[in-house]
Amino acid sequence: MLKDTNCGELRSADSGRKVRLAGWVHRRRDHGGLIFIDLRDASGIVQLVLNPENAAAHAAAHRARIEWVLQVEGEVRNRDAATVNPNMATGEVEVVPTTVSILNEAATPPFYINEPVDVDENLRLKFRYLDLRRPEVARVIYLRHEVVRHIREFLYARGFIEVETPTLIKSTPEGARDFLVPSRMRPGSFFALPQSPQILKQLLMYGGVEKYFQIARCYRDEDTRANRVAEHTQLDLEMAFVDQEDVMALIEELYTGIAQKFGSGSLLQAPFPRIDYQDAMNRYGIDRPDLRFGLEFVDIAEPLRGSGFQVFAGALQAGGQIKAIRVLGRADMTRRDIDELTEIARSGGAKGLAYIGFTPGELRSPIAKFLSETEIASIKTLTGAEDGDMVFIVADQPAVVARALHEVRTSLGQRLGLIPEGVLAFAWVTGFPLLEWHPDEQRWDATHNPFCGFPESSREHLQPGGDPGKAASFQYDLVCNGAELGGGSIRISNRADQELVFSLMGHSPEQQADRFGVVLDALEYGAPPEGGVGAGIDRLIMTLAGTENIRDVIAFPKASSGSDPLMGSPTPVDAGQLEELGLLLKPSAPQA
RNA sequence: GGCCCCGUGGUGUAGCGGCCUAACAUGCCACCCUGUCAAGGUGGAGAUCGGCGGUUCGAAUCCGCUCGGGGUCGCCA
Repeated sequence: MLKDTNCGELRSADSGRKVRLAGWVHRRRDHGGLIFIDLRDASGIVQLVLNPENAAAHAAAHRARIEWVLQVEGEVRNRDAATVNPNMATGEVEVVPTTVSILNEAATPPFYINEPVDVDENLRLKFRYLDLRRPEVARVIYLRHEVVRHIREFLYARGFIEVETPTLIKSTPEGARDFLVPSRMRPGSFFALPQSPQILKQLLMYGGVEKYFQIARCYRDEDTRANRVAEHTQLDLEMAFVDQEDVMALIEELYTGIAQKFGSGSLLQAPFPRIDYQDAMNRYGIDRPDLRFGLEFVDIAEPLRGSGFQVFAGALQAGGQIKAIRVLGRADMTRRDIDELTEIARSGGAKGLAYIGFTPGELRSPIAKFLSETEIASIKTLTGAEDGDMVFIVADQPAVVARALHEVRTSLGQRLGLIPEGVLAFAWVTGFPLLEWHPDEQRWDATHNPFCGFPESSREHLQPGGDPGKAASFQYDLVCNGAELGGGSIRISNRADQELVFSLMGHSPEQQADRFGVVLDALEYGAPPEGGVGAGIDRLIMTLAGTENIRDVIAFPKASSGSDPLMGSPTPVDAGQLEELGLLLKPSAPQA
């Protein structure tokens, strides 16, 4: 090895040790006589001190520039009390080199490596190998490694085996758009990259593997978002002979351990609270509520049923709802805040955002004049508002109220500073309906995935004449701080039930055989009761690292535009490759 | 596909019709400097303002198109 010691690990106790270090020049302070070099390697940074008395080493240090690669042999010594740097992990010591070898010179980097300045992201991605040298970037990549390692060790210890599944699989038109890979052996046919190993892991269960997991790459050819990229990684896990509680208990133990070991803050609640889906929708308007703050919805429809205020009465007559959020002590909120919140409510689909500020004396509310004193008093009582509080109200169809008021709640949480730093608010959401009606396509669709099981008590709803929307499911979602971190279910384990669900979803027997024939056939040969989860690794790391951008937790991410500034992909390919694949490009497509 | 925002020396920003033959910080280069840790000091090099076209006596600054990037809705679990 060119080094026998890591820079970042040197401490006072190492004083007197002869060490060999190698790393990059993080910073250089050349006093002409004395030269200080901060030498950085993967472990951290340590200060070198070069004295003119050692002419060769001093000359090399004088010549060295930022990001040059050095090898140093020297002695560790304690710094004088006056020169100790308490801001550095290695600040009590420094290394006095006897030799300094320049292993490589370096061009001036296109952006700062030694300062956490916001640099144009495209430039960072283009020079990702330099970006990764930045300690704050590297930190997250190391965190990710440690978390995945923890997951593996946790599951190995509980008898899980890690099985790889193919990344060239069969395309199905369900769900997200597939990435396609043309087949050379069978021109005109395509593989798809998996959106998840769902079917394969079920087949593993049918194959007698009782405890499987995989850190699996998943692909979806859809537009990106801050927390969504074309390829992401999930902890894919499946177990045989379990019920819902078994899977949830296992995952909860795993995530509790991760939060305690790697979370920068505290777990809000453990064991994780459980929220019924309908309850979550009622109280937060979303199935992945952020439980770090309150501002729950209150249903205030009842006393307004016969109201003279048409906006309220009309909404109720049309089968809608009226819900409110009470904001403690903010009746004096600025006009600007209110306007912005109104705009947010509108973007969520609401026609407007009503409010009543319970200011002492006269109410602060453009709608108060349309409401009776009794109605206002009822709103006050139901919301628990007191003088000085503000109440926001949305009246509309349930889906609109949920969405608009959720956006308002989230914005209020942010703008009022109600979201505590470093808190991890995990929760389970259960009790999802099995199916939901898709008006556009005029058919039922699975809320989670079509293999999700259902309790016997729901069977009647799935029979002819029943209301499939009432069927319960064995689905569970893990949420944290308003993000869905994972979800899973106990699967259907017999052919008849699976066919029943597919049929309700509008798949003909032919379509079922074509798309899911393997699963249906396999279910006939003694499938065990089984279930599992798919849990997003990227989002988990985002939550732990406290970053808003999924690219921060991926070593070599694609840009938001879906391209890769580092490698320059995607690119056209040459005519010979296309020929082999039996592909012909449309004239409008750029040619290689 | 729609909407919003951004694009000025290596980097981050300022300038938003003539005072800009473009400013500031930092980085870079040279010299001085033995205790700094965002070292300090002196001097120097470095951008025609993403691209194209237009308006104007005059454009980094206004308009149109276009390219690149970011966010968001649609889409997506």
